[in-house]
Amino acid sequence: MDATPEILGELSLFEGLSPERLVVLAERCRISSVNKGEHVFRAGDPGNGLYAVVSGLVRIYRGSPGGKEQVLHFIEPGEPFGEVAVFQGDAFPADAQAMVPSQVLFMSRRDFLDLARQDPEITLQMLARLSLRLRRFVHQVAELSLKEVPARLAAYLLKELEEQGSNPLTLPMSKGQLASFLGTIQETLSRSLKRLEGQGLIVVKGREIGVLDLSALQSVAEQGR
Amino acid sequence: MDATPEILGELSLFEGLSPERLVVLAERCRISSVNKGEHVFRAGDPGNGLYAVVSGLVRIYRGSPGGKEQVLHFIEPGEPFGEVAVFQGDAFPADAQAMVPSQVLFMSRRDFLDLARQDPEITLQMLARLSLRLRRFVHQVAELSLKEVPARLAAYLLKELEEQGSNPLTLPMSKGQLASFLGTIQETLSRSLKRLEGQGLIVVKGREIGVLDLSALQSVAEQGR
DNA sequence: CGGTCTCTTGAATACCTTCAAAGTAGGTGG
DNA sequence: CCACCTACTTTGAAGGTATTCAAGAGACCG
Repeated sequence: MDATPEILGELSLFEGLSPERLVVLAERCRISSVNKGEHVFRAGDPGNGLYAVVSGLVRIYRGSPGGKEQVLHFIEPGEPFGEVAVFQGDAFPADAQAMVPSQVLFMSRRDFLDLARQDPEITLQMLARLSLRLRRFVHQVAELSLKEVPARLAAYLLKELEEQGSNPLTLPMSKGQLASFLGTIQETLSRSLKRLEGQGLIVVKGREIGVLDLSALQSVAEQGR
Repeated sequence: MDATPEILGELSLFEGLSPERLVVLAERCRISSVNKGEHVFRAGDPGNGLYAVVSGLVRIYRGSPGGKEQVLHFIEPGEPFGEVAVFQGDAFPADAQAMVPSQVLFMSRRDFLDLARQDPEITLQMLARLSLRLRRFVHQVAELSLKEVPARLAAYLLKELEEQGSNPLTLPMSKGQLASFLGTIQETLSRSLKRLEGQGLIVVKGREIGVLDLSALQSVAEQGR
């Protein structure tokens, strides 16, 4: 399916572009539908362009031979993914899989580089975007290496609490997926949740989690045991 | 100390710039000396510009309240660091410390952005650079989460073997630092080395490591136990 | 109401860290 | 050249945390 200027305008990637430019770009982008569980690309695939999520949700992850998976990030509508292969190297470093039925936009490397040369602001925006991602990775590496699972979980809950703004917060994914994002497995996450609950810091009810003791949770997040 | 055009020309950051441009830039950059162990910046410091290593060696790391440290990367002469704070956010996300007496160059955010606007190629280079760093982080997160210490160590040794090209390879840092880079501690690294040695895969002699069984080492690196 | 996917729980195990102590190496001053 | 200091490294024993394996409970959907 072809992309339309309206759709492109919704993507943060193309923020600030003139309507005329969007019309031109629309001809060069393709939108495709992917089913739940289907892969947009796999680690090692040649990266001939970049993608963006139009609707749905995509997760980027790496798998191990033993079957364990580590989620690197979740891509929400409007956000691009697979940019790294455009600027550096040729193969995608990870797998991209739709978590729900999704629509993704594709733009070839050539078309994107042309765009970048015509619109330097796009390049600066991309720098800001990659920098943010780097910052998140720094955080993720530090968390994995320096904190134990309950601390990582507590930090995650605090982040979600802040972002959602409502107190019984709702996990945006299955607990299995969350475990994989936090660098652990389902069983361990389950036990950690139960432990925090037993300490009276939270209440768990399905995907709803109520925070009872904010400061204690913060102390756990900073490895306060 | 002021920077000179000759010094700037050596930095990969400024690769491809005209000599005239380098002269102008030299006036805006400052070079300072840092002693071994001294910090160039600390996590949380406001990031008003970017740095590059002129000579010496700088490590970027995060510490935990418990005292453990995770090295994120080592910066060698010619390479920039602290760029993330220039494009996104304001505070440095990690600590930067000289491992040996070093000289580092500083360029203010404003001066760098001016340069980027005048020389779009610099921006594209920076994108390639950040993309490479992202790729490395993807790798680091996956290794930390999916592999055990012996596998991470084996993968590291294979990488060094390839880069150095000589068979008794030489560790470029202390084993304590290596441990911190691999996401573990000195004692565990020591035991892992001994284990690989006991299996006849390598020979360890101080910082020299000879690889005896390449394919077996590769199999360990891929979690072949 | 059966089937499937998600989640929980228990027991055993593996891996890594902690703590403590001793050994090694390199550099400096006597 | 030797003695000594310091930083780095190794080693052992004990403990803690996370994973594995296996089974059962719960939730959702057709």
